[in-house]
Amino acid sequence: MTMIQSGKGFVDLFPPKSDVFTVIESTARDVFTRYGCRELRTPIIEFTELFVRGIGDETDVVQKEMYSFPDRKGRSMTLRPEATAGVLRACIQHKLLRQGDVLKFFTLGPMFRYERPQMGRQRQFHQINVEMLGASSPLVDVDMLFMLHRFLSEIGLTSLEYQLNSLGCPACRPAFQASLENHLRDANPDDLCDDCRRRMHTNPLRVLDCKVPGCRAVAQGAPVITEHNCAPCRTHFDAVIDLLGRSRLQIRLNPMLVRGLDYYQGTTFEVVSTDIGAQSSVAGGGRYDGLIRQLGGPDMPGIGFACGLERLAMLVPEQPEPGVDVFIVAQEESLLEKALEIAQLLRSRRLSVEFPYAQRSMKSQMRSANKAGARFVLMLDKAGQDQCSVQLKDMGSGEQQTLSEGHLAAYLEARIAEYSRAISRPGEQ
RNA sequence: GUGGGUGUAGCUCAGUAGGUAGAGCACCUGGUUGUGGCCCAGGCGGCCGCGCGUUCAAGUCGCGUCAUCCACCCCA
Repeated sequence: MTMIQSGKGFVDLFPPKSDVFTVIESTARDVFTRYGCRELRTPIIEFTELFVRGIGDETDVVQKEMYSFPDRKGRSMTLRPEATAGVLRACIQHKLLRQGDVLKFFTLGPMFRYERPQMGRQRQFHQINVEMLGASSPLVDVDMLFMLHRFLSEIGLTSLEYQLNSLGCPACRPAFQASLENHLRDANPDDLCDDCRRRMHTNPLRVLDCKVPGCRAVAQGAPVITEHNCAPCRTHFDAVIDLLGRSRLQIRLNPMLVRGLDYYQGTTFEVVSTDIGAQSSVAGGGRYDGLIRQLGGPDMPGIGFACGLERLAMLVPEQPEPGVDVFIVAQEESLLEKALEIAQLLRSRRLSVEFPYAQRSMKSQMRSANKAGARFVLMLDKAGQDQCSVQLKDMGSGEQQTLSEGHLAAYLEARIAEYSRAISRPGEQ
């Protein structure tokens, strides 16, 4: 039989890396809940039309990266390439959006994009998304950035760069786009690289952050988006900058910051790392004030962001192996049933317990105990017919004592509680 | 979609001018420790990615193919 392996860009996650994901996810739940966000879960398959309308039919994501297929009735379905469209669809469908209310949700799960894999990029990847709907105040923008910063800090990521920009709104962006395109048209085409000669038509903003020297020179004299913003956009953005300026959060203004999805307007931001390869962005988001209406909902503002779990996980150190509280070893086969019984008793008292499922030599069992990271080993031995003696060994000190079966659970609970306190004390903040 | 790198034991990698494969770690067993860790001895484990070709002979050379990685593009 030939072996079947996973598809390109679909990766298996197992310990210890899977533990890193668990830590990131539970930290996210904890932090986001403190900011009033509730968890939402939406389907990973939606009608293709949702993404075409939401993300924009001109975007690369929609044009060439979606996993789309007809279902049995011939309707085009798509594995979600991002989360926002689905979350908004759900809120609209269930009439959760009412004037005056602010809704704050987070959601987490797999996304799918058909791309060539590389470092920090897979075809199935995982995101944590946050959406705050119904409030247009700069206070929301800033609170969301604070929340993102707190989350990233609490998973231990302190040397990330936070970038901020304002993309303008439907009132002012077209004029800026036009003047940028003029600037690029006026430049000598020979100064631009091949990619940029194409980009100046497809996505002119991208020319601004091209690394080729000639393009950078052209970009130098290009119009700056934040200088072309209309008065309301400018007022909003200034307020965001002002509020951030009074906080400890360091943010770099980056007028070249562009987002790949059409729905972004106004405040946009991105968090980047220099340590994870070319795909350096670990989180990104911004305002999408027209999107809810565009998806058939009320005219309400919204803002959100997404974090790439795989990219975060590259930066988070692996967790120490958990280690089992108690490992039970048995001198002879007849005692294995006793081990099962004691294990159940101890586990009901919230201790983690393992024992070998087959009779092996004492040496072998002890090796297993050591490998399992056991803090204590219980050694069962025959003591007359129907009698069993229990010895408890502390694997740290090597000390050993005889215990009566009746006192086992209470005694171990106390010892392990004491043990955990000693371990957690140095880490307390 | 485009470019480049890499594919030898579970993992990390050696493999000399082509002569039918090796290390370290891991794993298993045993010795020494009261009964684990350290140490010692032994053992398990490889169609050298796959196919075709050159050759008396290919892990080693050529072609093709598949997989994987990195980068471009784009994005979290």
